[in-house]
Amino acid sequence: MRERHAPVRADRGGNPEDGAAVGRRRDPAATKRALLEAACRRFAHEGFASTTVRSIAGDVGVNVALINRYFDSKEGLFEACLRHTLNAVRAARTESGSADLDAVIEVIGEQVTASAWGDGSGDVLLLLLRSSGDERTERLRTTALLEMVDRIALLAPEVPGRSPEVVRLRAQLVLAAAVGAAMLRSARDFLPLAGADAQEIAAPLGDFVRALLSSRAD
Amino acid sequence: MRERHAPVRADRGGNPEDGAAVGRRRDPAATKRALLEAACRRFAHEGFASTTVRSIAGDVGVNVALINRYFDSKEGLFEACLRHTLNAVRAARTESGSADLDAVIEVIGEQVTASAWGDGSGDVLLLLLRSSGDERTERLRTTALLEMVDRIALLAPEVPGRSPEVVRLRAQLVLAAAVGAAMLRSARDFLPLAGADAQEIAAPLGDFVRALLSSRAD
DNA sequence: CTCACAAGTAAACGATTGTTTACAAGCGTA
DNA sequence: TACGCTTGTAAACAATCGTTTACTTGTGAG
Repeated sequence: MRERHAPVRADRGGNPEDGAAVGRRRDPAATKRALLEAACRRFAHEGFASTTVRSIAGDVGVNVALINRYFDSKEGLFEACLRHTLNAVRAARTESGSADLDAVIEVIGEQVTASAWGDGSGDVLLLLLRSSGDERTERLRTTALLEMVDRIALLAPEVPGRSPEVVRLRAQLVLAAAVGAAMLRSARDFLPLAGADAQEIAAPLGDFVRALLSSRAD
Repeated sequence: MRERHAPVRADRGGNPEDGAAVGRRRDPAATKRALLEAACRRFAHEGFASTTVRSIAGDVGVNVALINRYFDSKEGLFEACLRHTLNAVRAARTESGSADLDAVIEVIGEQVTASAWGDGSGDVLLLLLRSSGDERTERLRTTALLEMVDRIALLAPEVPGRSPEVVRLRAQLVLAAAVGAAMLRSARDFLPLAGADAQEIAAPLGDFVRALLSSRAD
């Protein structure tokens, strides 16, 4: 119940395009990346305190000491995960900058249901809810959340007499629904939500998002 | 940064109405209740793994061993917290069984913002998101969540050609928005949500809830 | 080939965790 | 008052945590 993968060594997801990185028995870049991805999954699903560095190293199949070598500390690894996620959020924002509301709703549905993208940035919504208590990582976390809010708020239709503050609050509630759904899905037997796919989530969530962002009153 | 109260002994919140329980230097019932309330707060805000039994005992001002005496284990204390919360949920459901949609929306707003009721059942939404990994407590947690969903689903207006399953999913998304908002509020600087009061939450959330529950399509 | 450095391992470290044990003190009862 | 059970405490327990140290192994440069 503790280990996700068998602790096989194998390759650490080395990309064939990486040239000389194929077949190398020792590949620090691949090892570091594999540790980061395993850490993202563990932290997202179990939280910071429940996750042990030994379980992360075990997922990758390397010694625990490598975590401290590559990331200084468990806290440093967690910070690297948040930074990795923040970059993914920003990349998604720039590449689809001119998306419409329906497209974003679809993305939200995918994010709520996506439980593993392989590259370690699959459980964005869950990871951004986890806290280690450290001040610096807390700022990173809040920054990523607020940038997601901005992205949602920009898509809200213009409504006369509505302050930006109000739009912002409503956009935060949209994000709240997304992270809440992602969180509740972690409870087995919480059906039908726990078993719904992206499409089934996006449909009703779309009603919610549109109502929240296009409403007139305060 | 670790202790919430000064570890003063004082009385453990003994109710003057409790008759002979006033002024007693030793009051096992009050001690047990104080431990339960402190545990609910700690577990809700810090999660199961991050919370130490010593910090809980320190909040109350008693020795750590009393936790094992009264609740067998840390896990037992967590289970007692969930059971306490489940009872609070059921009590709230029966006492206001004939409430309308607006009333429930107001209650949701209060629950999202309520951070301490003193009796230990203040952070219901946060506590029900915390998991210890144990199977039995996981069932308790899911049960409480599903009963809250039922309460919301019962208030959804009748719409022709809409299956109960769809209503249920939408009610779960309403709860998701509530727990998500409660969770995001724990991030300081997540403004304006983090600083909003119950009324400011209830207004936009009401739009959301009504849109989600009264929409026609699936 | 050889050698120096990087990558990875094994084992132990101190600290903290939940839990247990042995003991002190309060309180009702006789 | 004196006794016995309950309530609470102090201290140590074993286990596990994150981290560090000493060591082995692989690999590319000369």
